[in-house]
Amino acid sequence: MIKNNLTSCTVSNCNPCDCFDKLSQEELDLIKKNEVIVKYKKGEIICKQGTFASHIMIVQKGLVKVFIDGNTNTLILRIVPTGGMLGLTSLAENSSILKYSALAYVDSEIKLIESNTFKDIVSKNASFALEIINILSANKTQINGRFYCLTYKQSYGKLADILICLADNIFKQTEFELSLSRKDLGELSGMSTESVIRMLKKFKDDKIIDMKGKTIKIIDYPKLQEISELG
Amino acid sequence: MIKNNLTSCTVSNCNPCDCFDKLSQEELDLIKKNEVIVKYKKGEIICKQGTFASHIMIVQKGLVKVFIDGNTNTLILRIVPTGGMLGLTSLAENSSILKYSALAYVDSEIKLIESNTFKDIVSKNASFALEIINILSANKTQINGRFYCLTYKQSYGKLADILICLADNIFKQTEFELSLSRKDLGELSGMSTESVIRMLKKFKDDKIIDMKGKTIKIIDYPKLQEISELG
DNA sequence: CAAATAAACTGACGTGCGTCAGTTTATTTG
DNA sequence: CAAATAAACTGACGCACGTCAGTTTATTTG
Repeated sequence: MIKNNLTSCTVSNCNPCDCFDKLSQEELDLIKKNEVIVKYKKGEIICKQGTFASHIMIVQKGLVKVFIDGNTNTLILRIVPTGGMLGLTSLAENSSILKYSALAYVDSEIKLIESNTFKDIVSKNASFALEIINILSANKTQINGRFYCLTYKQSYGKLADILICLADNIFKQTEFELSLSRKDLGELSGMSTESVIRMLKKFKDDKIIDMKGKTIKIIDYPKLQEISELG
Repeated sequence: MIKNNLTSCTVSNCNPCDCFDKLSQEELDLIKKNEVIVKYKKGEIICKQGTFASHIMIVQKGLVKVFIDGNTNTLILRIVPTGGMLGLTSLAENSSILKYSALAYVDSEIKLIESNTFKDIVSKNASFALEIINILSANKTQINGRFYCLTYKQSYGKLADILICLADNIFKQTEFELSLSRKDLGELSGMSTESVIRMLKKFKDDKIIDMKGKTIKIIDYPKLQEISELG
């Protein structure tokens, strides 16, 4: 059987910003005229579920969480690092209302581009559109994998996934200062805060990770991968 | 708080085939030259995870399940009825290998369109591309909702979701002959076959549904919705 | 149409993990 | 910098649901 390498990781291996390479100077200028860069403080809401979707958002600097606010629970859909893009779903015809919220984990700079401008360009520049399709597809593939994992893996596997994802894709190093709370880790992996705490402790006791304050260091990366694969 | 109406439903409320309206006669002809209609018998594999993605598939007639085959478990991603489209993710650059399989629940007719042809057209016709973006976006929004539900709802809620989805979107009536096995229902909702059986029985005992052989009839639709909402 | 295979069902059992109800440690904020 | 608030942590408890090991009922198939 082919190894399928499914993980709960929230980041797709596709750089959204590459799509701008497909634009003409004219189109780039048009975007420039309809964009604005906004600074958000740590903890500030960038966009809110239920409001009108009006902008494509590009994380210039910082770290953002995208999440669904349910009646009783919260599910984090993605953690978006610098270079990431959000709001693409608002390009669709009948989706003017946001189905998710976004919040800055740390002080962040977001470039806002008017949806209408963006859409105009998409509807005229097919190779740009194809790039957007690429991004959406990569995103869909990634979410399917995560879906599988959150449904079938048990908590140790899910948490291992998240730690690996944070190290590989978000912070790009095995030691990082965690901007996410234990509650966030829970909402990322669909488990309770208390369970996250217990499992992190178990990982620490087993010398797989080390924790000091907000800093997490992965000591035994292969072991973590093994846990992720076993589920 | 705004009611968010999240369900585990697997069908997005967007008709994929509308996208062909955006094509010129020339483009339609080009597709016609590169398409073929294949009949699949009940139970036959239409495409297999791990193989090369080569076609866009459109369900002309029948019922198809799209699923991820994990090491230990199977997760059904979507149930695709007549008019549905699959294989769009293969438009993306680096995704030549299928990340899922598809299988015919009942005797089905599938129109296969060469991915390259399809992609050529997308890369030249921007308004067609925008339609594809619409489909992908709708699909993404739908999967996010389902994601939330499978993560946080408990089994009665998940099963209620599936029954409502089947009635509303797949069979379009409250009484239908179930082409899916109990195992399928489990793989749709991320629960064990035994649990599905027990819960269906509970629904029957509570006079919410009726079952005779393979036929399921929803008696108390509002109650089912209530269970779905309560989770 | 009998034998084989698969699907549907049943009961007993165990446990992973959520919930609750706290305490302790950080972090904010006037 | 003290008071307030939030985050991190701990232990006890329970149950929802998966697993296992069957039996019964459909469905295939030679």
